[in-house]
Amino acid sequence: MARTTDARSRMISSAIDLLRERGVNGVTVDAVLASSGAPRGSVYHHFPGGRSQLVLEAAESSAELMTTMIRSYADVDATTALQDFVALWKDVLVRSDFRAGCPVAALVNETSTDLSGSVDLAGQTFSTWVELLATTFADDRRTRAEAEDLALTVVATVEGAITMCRAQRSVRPLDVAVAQLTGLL
Amino acid sequence: MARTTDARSRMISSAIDLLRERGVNGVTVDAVLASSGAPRGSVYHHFPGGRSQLVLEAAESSAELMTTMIRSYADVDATTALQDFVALWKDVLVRSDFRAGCPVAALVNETSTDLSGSVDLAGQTFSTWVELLATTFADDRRTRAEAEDLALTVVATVEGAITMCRAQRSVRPLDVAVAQLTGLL
DNA sequence: GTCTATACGAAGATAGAC
DNA sequence: GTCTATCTTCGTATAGAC
Repeated sequence: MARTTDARSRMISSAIDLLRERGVNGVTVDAVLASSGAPRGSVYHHFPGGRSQLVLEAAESSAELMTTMIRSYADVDATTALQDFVALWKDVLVRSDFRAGCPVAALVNETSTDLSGSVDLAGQTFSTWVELLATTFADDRRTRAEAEDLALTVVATVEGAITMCRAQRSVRPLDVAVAQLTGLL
Repeated sequence: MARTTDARSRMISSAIDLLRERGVNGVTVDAVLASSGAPRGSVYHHFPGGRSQLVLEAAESSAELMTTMIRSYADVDATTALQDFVALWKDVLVRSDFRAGCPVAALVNETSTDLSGSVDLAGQTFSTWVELLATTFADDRRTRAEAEDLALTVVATVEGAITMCRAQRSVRPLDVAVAQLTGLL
């Protein structure tokens, strides 16, 4: 029955939104239920591990979404990939009125003992993004190692710029940063 | 009596550490008391506004600490300023075994309704840092506007790299990023 | 100024009916 | 699978003694 998995995926989707906007601690069971409309009685049916499982699955799911996007840049040139990557984040920021950020960064900034593994997940996710971007950046103008350093810098700068954009409620930091990064490509 | 303000400043100091390591929600009254050794009975004496006041004052205080450091770079050259700025953050990371990050970024990643003003504080703090760094970067080789764009990029990249360093428990992201940024100077 | 005790609310989790 | 209690824990805040 497709309906049963429906509630589950809606809960994950709501958890991702909450993770983006309010951080790990903002992903409460009540908030997920309210925002997803899922039946209260089925939370621990779908997530026997409770809130921890819900948060971790939401983080994994959102990380994979972004990973898939980055993977799709494999065949475009470096500048286009950078601009697409940034455009994606600008969309997240603007559509949420600067309330939403990166769910992976949220895992790092808010450490709690009951969510061990969340930091590792963030670390691995960043590695994956860097590897994939490096593949896109690699060409005859630079070595693989140079492409990786460049990719790491792009991820770092974009992540930091997202935080600044949220704080200042403006896309300017991201716009300025991408212009500077383009100079490095 | 210097002793009376002692408990207060110790509480602020503990709150800053907690803000760095566990985020806004990690700054609980109990944790601050445990870590500062301050007497329980005097929390609401020193902070009538309760936890919210404690968190905001801690954030302001830590932001000012970093602002003071950046201001001291006014007379050095751009490359030295960048390296000192990064060295400062590496110290925070390594000494905490990668558990601590930027308290200002923590304000942004974890939004809660009872702490309105925290996002604005973060936005203003980032602006201040960019302005000060831009003053250091400004010289005869570039305009003030160019210096500001450069400074904004430095802050963004360093902030993002800090997040990546914490996630991967390594200073490598910061090292790589600063090498790339040096190319922009 | 600082103590202990306690009220209050929020949130996670479980139990048992349907 | 989903419902409605209910239990428990935790964290903020207050009260009143010292």
